[in-house]
Amino acid sequence: MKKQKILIVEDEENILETLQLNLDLEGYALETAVDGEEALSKFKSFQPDLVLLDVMLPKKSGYDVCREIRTYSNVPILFLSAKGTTQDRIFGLKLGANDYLPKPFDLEELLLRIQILLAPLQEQEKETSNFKIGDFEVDFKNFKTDSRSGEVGLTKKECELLKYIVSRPNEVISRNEILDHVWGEEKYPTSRTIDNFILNFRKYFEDNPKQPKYFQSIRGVGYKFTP
Amino acid sequence: MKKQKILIVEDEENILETLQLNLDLEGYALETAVDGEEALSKFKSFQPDLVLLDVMLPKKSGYDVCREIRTYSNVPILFLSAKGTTQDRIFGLKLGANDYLPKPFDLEELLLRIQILLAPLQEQEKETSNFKIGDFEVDFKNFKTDSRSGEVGLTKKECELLKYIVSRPNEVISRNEILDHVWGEEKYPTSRTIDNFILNFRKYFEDNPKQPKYFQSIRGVGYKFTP
DNA sequence: ATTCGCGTTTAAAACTTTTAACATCCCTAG
DNA sequence: CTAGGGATGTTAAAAGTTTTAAACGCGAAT
Repeated sequence: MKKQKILIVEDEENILETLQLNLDLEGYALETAVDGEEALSKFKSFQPDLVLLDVMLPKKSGYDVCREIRTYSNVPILFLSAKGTTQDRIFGLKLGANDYLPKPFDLEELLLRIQILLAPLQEQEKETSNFKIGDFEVDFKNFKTDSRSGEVGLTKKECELLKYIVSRPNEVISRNEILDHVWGEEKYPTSRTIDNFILNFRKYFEDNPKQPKYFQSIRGVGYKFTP
Repeated sequence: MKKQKILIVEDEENILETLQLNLDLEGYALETAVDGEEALSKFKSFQPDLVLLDVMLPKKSGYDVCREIRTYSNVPILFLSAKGTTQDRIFGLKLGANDYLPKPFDLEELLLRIQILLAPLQEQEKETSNFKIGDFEVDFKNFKTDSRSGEVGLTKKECELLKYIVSRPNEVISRNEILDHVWGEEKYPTSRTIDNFILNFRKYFEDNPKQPKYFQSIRGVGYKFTP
């Protein structure tokens, strides 16, 4: 998993240093800005995953920065501000910020809230990351996969069958189950058809197709995928 | 878009009523629970999109409820509590809550924070919801679409081309652009090939294929998709 | 030993994609 | 206003892929 990038926008030197120190310790990649204009330019070049944003800043207020970022990005924004009244918070949240922490803030709480804001991103990364069989990366969306003989294209049925099989790892799946799920209830090819596809998968992925590790056959029942 | 479901867990009657009234006004679907055990059973039956959770509850504390929910769900949880110290907040957030608002809370701020927590969900729904052309729903993932003659299967290329074209609505796209994007730089069929696919799309989707509304051809240039 | 099920190869069947050919429409030049 | 050329619509068939079936051999189970 990549380091998550945080842009810290804060003009008070002490606070900035504390934040830098602690967020670095947490393993985030950091960039800093000390005024509103720098914040926007750093935002564009750094493309952070989260912005910690002070409200009172030289040149351009945090509110303005937030408004502008929101015109082109949904990146999580967390306001840090000495202006801590309910009205201030509401104002900030209405601008599209995701959270608003009054100063002085508790460092532990800040770290937690940062984690919370970054969590959906991490999940997403997990979901969109491609599936791996051994060392081979399968790209279902684009119908291709790495294989022992380099990148090969996958056909529609190959994709569908492979998706179904790997969705049930370590489970023995009967041929009929496969036919039902991948081919649908109407169409019913010979169940031997499945064997042909398995044969292909073994050619793509198995070191030794004669002794399959990933695509094992269970005599009399069906197949089992072992990651 | 469906109504979003919120489970309110709160034993103080006044607060519960205020919340109910206002969240109803905002258009959320609501369920309520007045103690920890009811909260868990309602959670399972109601399957809410967000939980508003009081900390001090009869039978089972909000903390316990949160802990248990987190063992099987990532639903956003927002604590509401009279226990408002930093340590309380940190404790709640560490349990996996997404936000923590001390009582007395400002209603407007609560509504905003609820919106923020529900936002990712809404986005997701938008993404996974299928594309529509007229009244016909296109299911790119499963290679099929409704059409004037019922459900039809889409081929790989049909999907790719259709995806590309609808990704640029109201824009005139030249044949060469289409070839570059859908076929890739290497392979180059006659540009007339595209016409054949367009012909199919019109058969699928146009009321009157002779006078296309959705897939218009722009003489000398290419095609334009108008939703 | 015989039967049954799977692995494997090969080829036929089905389907998709591309090309070719002709029809039709639209613009423009005469 | 009309003829001709160029572009798109339409159909059908060719070429290319994918999917399915058939056939045979091998090894395990009964």
